[in-house]
This record gives sequence, structure tokens and C-alpha cells, in this order.
Amino acid sequence: MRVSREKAAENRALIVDTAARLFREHGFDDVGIDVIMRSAGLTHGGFYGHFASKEDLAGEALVRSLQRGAERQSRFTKLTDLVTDYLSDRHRADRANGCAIAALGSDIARRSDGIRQGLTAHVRERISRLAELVRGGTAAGRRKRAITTLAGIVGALILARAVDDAALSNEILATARNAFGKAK
Amino acid sequence: MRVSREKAAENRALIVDTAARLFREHGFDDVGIDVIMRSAGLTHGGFYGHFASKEDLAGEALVRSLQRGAERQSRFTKLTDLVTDYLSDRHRADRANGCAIAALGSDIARRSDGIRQGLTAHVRERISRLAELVRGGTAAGRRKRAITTLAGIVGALILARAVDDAALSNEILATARNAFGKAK
DNA sequence: TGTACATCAGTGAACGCGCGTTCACTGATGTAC
DNA sequence: TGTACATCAGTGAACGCGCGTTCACTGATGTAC
Repeated sequence: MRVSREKAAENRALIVDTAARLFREHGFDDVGIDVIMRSAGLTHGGFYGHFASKEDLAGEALVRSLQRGAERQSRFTKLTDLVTDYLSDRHRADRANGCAIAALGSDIARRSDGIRQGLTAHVRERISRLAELVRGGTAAGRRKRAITTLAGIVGALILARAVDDAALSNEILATARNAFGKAK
Repeated sequence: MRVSREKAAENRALIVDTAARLFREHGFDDVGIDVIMRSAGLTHGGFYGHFASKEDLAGEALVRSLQRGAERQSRFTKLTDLVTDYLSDRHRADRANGCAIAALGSDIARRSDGIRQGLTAHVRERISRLAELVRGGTAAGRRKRAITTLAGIVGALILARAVDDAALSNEILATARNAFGKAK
């Protein structure tokens, strides 16, 4: 049965949000459209009224995930705080609501151009944002520090999640927090 | 038709090697058994004479990939050389024969226990190996430096591959080479 | 060393299931008068 | 403001394809004598 245009728009946004979480948690290929729609409280048949294809949704969901990450990071005024939050136990455990680059990074390199373009714009912004939080040095130096920091925290989180040993995982997180979160 | 036991063992190793390359290039879920077997010059029906399941092969293939990476890195006697090689244009372009952590990192966290255990042992070894290449400082300091370096180069390679812009990708690689490859 | 038989690596057809996608239909919303 | 009709968001069954897995079969290898 038909619903109001307002409700339809809400449903669309809900599908994107739901997919954004499920994709980060299980990867693009391991989440079916029926699961996404059911999780959003709908049936799978209505999917193609909102999106042209699953790949289309994947692109929107990734952008949404990245936006959420950017919003969270915008709360911090010190690089240390941002790094501490990014490399926290909570973030390691909560893949579904965490950084999309860490959750899907090695996948993204293999996806379609549209998806990679969305990521590229985001990475650019995140580097600029990190550079603003670096204290001292030249502009070029701050930018280098921002890139190094981004690479370091993304790599550390991916390693800490991939590793099957709590002690080693903790050691990786703690060491990276120290190395990349220091005022230097 | 039957082949000699020696030939059968060769075929098995060839399947693992072939799968190791294909998985790194396209991801676990986007490579079918028929593609792997055909790439190895066999037909798909023989697969289950060698492996219990696709997941079983995935585990062996990952271990093989990680071994190859360890062999390559064992050639270097200086941290700078290792980092320069890891963050080279060649490595960025050749995902199929490169580091499995960078190629499959965010996937691995979602795989079965067997697969993650193989990775954990490897990460431990790689950290020890990197620590040996660090000059100066205490043992604990060298280990911390090794962890930071591993996280940094893995993250940088993943970012450089995911990004859809050659200039930005180059900037990430060059900056990380400088930051993590320096003698400090 | 040669022969006869058992074994078994590899083949190719087939099965079954999951999943992306399509479609006829329903009934509430939106619109024209 | 109310009525009649058109629209269209969502439903659920169905389609078709790909892919992991199974299986009867083949014929070369391995073994027993």
C-alpha cells in the first residue's frame, strides 16, 4: 500500500542507514537486499523503487558512513582526543557504527569508480581536517603529519581487529595511540 | 584420469598459489572455485579431492600469501629499504602478488577463526622481524616502533589503493615512505 | 620383469540454494473538479 | 469541503543466474603376485 511522500523519503533514508551499518559489519558481499530491507522493516520488493541496483545503494551507504565518521571527528579540538577515540576499545568492537575506511578499506579499492570517488573526496577532507588539529610547524609539515596519522590509525585499527589475540590487539591499539596521538 | 601422486601434489600446490593470487586481487567472495581451477589448468570437479571446502582453501591461500610476503621482506637488512619497497608504486599496482594484510585486511576480521589464527601468528612474526631492523633504543622501544611502522605502512598502502586520484595516492605513499622509513 | 587388478586424480554433468532483479497486484495518498 | 479517479510506495511471488558442492565415470598409476 502506498505511503505518504514524506514517509517514503524517511524509508529511503532508513534503508541507506541500515545498509551503511550492515555493510560495515559484514562487508558488501555478505549482506543481501532482503536482509537490508527486513532490517529496515520493509519487504525486499520495494527496493527498486528507491535504488537502481545494489551497487547504487552501496555507494550511497558508503558516503553516509563516511559522513557519520566525519561528524564524530568534528567534535574534537585536539589531535590526541581524536586519535584516542579512533583507537578506543569501543571503536574496535563496534565495526557497524565505526570508520568505513577501516571496515571496508581493502574492499573499496576493488569497487566501481563511483564508490571510489566518494571515498577520495572524503579522504581529502579528513586529511585537511586532521592538518588543522596539528600544532606548530609549516602548513606542508602539518599536512604530512595529518597523512601519517591517518595512515597509522587506520592501519592500527585494521590490524587490531584482524588479529585473533586480545593481548596483541590491545598492544597494537595502545602503541598506536601513543605514537600517533602524542603532541610531538 | 589419474595422475601420479607427485603430480597431484604439484597440482594441489598450484591451486593454492593460484587462489592466493586471485583472492588478493579480487577478494574472497568475488572468486569462484571454477575460476580458480580453470586458472590452474584443471576442472572444478577435482577441487574436493584436495580441499574440504572453499573456506578451507581460503585459509591455506592466506597462509601462503603471508609466507610470500615474509620471504620478500626477509631480503632487507634496513628498515628504510623494507618500507620503500612496501610503499612502492609496484606494490600499490600489484595487489595480486603483494601483502595479504593490505589486500584483504578488513575482510579478514570477518572470517572464520582458523583464518584469523593464521594471520595472528604472522603479524606477531612480522612485528618481531621489524623490531630487529630498528636501530637503537631499548627492546621495548624497538618493538613499539615496529608496531607503529607496520600499522603505518599497511594503512598507507590501503589508502593509496582506495583513493581514486593519482596525485593524492602518490602523496600518501611518498609521505608515508618518509615518515616510516626514516632512520629517526 | 611382466601381468592383472585395485586404486584414485581428474572430468564434466547435475543439483540445490541464495540472491539480485522483475512484475502483477494492493490499497492508501494525492489531485482534479 | 467532499467525491471520483489517478498515482504510486510497498507487497510477495516468481524468475534466472551463479556458485558451492556432489557424483558416476574414466583411464592412468600403483601394487600384488
